[in-house]
Amino acid sequence: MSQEVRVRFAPSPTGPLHIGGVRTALFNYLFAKKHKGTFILRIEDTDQNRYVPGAEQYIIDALNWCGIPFDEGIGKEGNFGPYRQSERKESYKQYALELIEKGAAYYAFDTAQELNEARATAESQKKNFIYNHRTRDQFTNSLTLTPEEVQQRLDNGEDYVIRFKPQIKNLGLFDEIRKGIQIDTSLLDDKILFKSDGMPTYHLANVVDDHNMQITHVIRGEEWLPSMALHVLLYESFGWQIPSFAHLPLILKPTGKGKLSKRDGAKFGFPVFPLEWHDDKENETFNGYREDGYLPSAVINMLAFLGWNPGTEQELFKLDELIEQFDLSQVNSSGAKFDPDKAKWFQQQYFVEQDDAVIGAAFAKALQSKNINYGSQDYVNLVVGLVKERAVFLDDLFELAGFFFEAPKEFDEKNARKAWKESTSDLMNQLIEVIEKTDDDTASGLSDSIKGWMKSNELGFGKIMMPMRLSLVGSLMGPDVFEIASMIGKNETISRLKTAISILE
RNA sequence: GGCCCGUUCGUCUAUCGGUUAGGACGCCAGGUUUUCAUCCUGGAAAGAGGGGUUCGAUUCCCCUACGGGCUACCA
Repeated sequence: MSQEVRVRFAPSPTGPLHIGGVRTALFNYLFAKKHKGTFILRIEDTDQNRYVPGAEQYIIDALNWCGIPFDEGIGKEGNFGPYRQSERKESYKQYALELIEKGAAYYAFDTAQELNEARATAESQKKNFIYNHRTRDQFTNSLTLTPEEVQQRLDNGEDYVIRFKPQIKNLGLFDEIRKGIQIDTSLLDDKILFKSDGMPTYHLANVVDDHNMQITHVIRGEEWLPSMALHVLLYESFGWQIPSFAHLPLILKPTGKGKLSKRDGAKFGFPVFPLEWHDDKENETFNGYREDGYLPSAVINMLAFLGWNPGTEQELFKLDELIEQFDLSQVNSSGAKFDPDKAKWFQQQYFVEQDDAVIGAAFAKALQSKNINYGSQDYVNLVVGLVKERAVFLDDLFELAGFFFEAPKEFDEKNARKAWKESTSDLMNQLIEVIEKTDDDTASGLSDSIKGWMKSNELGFGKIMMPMRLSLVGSLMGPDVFEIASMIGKNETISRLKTAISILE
């Protein structure tokens, strides 16, 4: 029986989504599209204390910017809504009660303080605190109380939680990426399924919603692997069909240890978030890939290769190629350290690949915002064509091509010493004459004319081209110097030569 | 501490028992070029350690070491 593939990305709105989360979303998206399935966004906001305003919108914006929009979720209601767990609140309790009925769960009345004390006591004796079959008879719950006492406490409106009572056995788990895993469930603790505030915990809500939303494949981060046994046991207790599970390897810090965290961006100089995020509470701003000038296609390609590869030597993949090639069996199981250099390389590949006119339009806008007169759009596009191979980001163009729009204001001293010798000013004056007499002001026209003059006077390239470049550009860099001269025009070329002579003489 | 997962060049990784262990980023050296960059060519660089299984292990199994994750009325 083949059923429609339905996968979900289920973040909690506790802050901006970081790239690990984006990667999880991406893999879900790729898997869904590959199998012509549905990609669902579900907001797991069962912890009211950690709710952060704006986080939910951020998540949606981030997925959209990356080009991996969800098919079903908030604002795209399908047949399985609502898609915020807080709005499904009413439905969870009955499931918890169903489990109690089945003997797979029980009420517990222990206060947070009592549990903390028990935990502290255990720690002081160097023992592990665990609330499970070994210890649950020491606590206040419906397994130690009489039914009447339990009912009375309930009637009195006392706070309670509902805990899971795992069946003790050797549980065989199957993860699509890690394959078989054996778990002794007697080691599990009696996880809280339903909190005293009337909300379910992640574990209950997650399983109930995945079932009700007919999720076929649970693709999530490795940090959830330890919970898999609990979740499978929950499915079994409900008598529900168990989805396939795939736990993705973690994205680790570039150096040192641990998983990537939000402050690593500032520390290592790269964005950890897709979009810029301002934390109002800490009054702290975190960089985003978008604002730093990365292209979505580059970010997506880079993230796809963090944990996945096609098994071939191809590294550049457009989204539709990723969809076609993606396979969970090619996802590897070990954590991947994030490499900022590689991220930049992907960006460069995609940046340069863009049409001159596309970059040109963006660059013209950027020039405008800096009040730099750029002439015409055609001119900007030509400039872009000349320099884009040197750029990684749009902003690089200012430094790479600024001299096409404004005359150099100063000359680098070191370069000036290198390029400007005693006879140079005299030669540059001669050069001006040659340019003035040249009718054909295309790059090749200027080139022919100037090179002809150089040849007949036996003047070396370095003697003329270097100071000419310095005069026009301000430093010893940039594309073909005749192209530059042609672009800025004869008059401007001559004017810049004169300026350089007067300053460097 | 307990439980779980992992371990191939510095980094991301290929290899699904037999390879000179391949590619990419980065690095280094050449080349192209009027400069810088791009680009091209080349180079250094890896199977954590120890036991098995096997004619043969990077590949399968076990142990150790190391790394990581989880261990909340957080997700």
